[in-house]
Amino acid sequence: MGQGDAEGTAPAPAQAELAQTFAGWRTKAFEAARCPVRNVLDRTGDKWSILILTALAGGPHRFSAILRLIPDLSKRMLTQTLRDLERDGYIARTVYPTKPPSVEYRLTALGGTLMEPLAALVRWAERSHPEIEAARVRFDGG
Amino acid sequence: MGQGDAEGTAPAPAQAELAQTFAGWRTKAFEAARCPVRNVLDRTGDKWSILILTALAGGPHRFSAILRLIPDLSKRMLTQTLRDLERDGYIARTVYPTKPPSVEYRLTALGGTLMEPLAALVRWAERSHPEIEAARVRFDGG
DNA sequence: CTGCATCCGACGGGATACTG
DNA sequence: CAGTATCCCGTCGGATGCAG
Repeated sequence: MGQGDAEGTAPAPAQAELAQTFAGWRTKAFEAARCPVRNVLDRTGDKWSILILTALAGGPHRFSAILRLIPDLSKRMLTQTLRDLERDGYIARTVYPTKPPSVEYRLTALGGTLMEPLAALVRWAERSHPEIEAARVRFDGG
Repeated sequence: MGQGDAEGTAPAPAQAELAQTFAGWRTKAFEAARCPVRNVLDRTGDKWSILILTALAGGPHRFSAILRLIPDLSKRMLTQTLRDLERDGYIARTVYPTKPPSVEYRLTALGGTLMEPLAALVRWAERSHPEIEAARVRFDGG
């Protein structure tokens, strides 16, 4: 049957949509660099962005407050990740020139809208966790 | 105003939800290794998983078919990524013992349900692309 | 055709120490 | 308090070659 496809797994609506989007990518060249999806996934995929965004979802926080909130997060990575997030417009930085300078970070409107699809993904991850674990045991052990 | 938060950006429902989830993480220790979200993001965040899943969203495909569909994807990375995806139960592998062996990969039910939140994220990425680009120009240039 | 092994460069990210 | 600079190592991933 050659490359005949479109069956096997019931093609849910989301699948069809993604398949469609993907078809578009191949045709008009996804130069990688300016691929919107890649840009977003490069952030959400790294080690700390999600955690930091999630922390800020509860309200604005100061540098050291975030540091205290997230275990194992170093100053170095916090600084760097905050810079990246700010550059992409997900968060905003406000400096208060007090005696010991204090800096506050908060979600922007853009960052806020990202929370929605992100929450959906998080929900999926938690819901599917048992099934994924089971699949791993099956794959590794048997 | 100290740590007083819960304002600045209108706390959308998704934000509140994520903030809630995050609070839970900190309390019951997110050992990283068995964190469901981390498990999922480790996949979606890597270089090829999404592309491959998206390709399979259009229907089952053979090894070399996927290779041809995705530019710049090497055999090495395709093999490795397929293994990881199979291990987590996102895709299924079927071997047809023909003269030159042919192997078909297809989305599982679990993989299919992942497409939904993933499509939402992709949609968000494409919709927000201009705004992100603008933020970058603002940050870099001015 | 499908997959594994090896080599190797690039990059993420941790530890530590120093500055305004 | 909020960064910056340096070192260093583990992993990701590309190139190539070999094997069922």
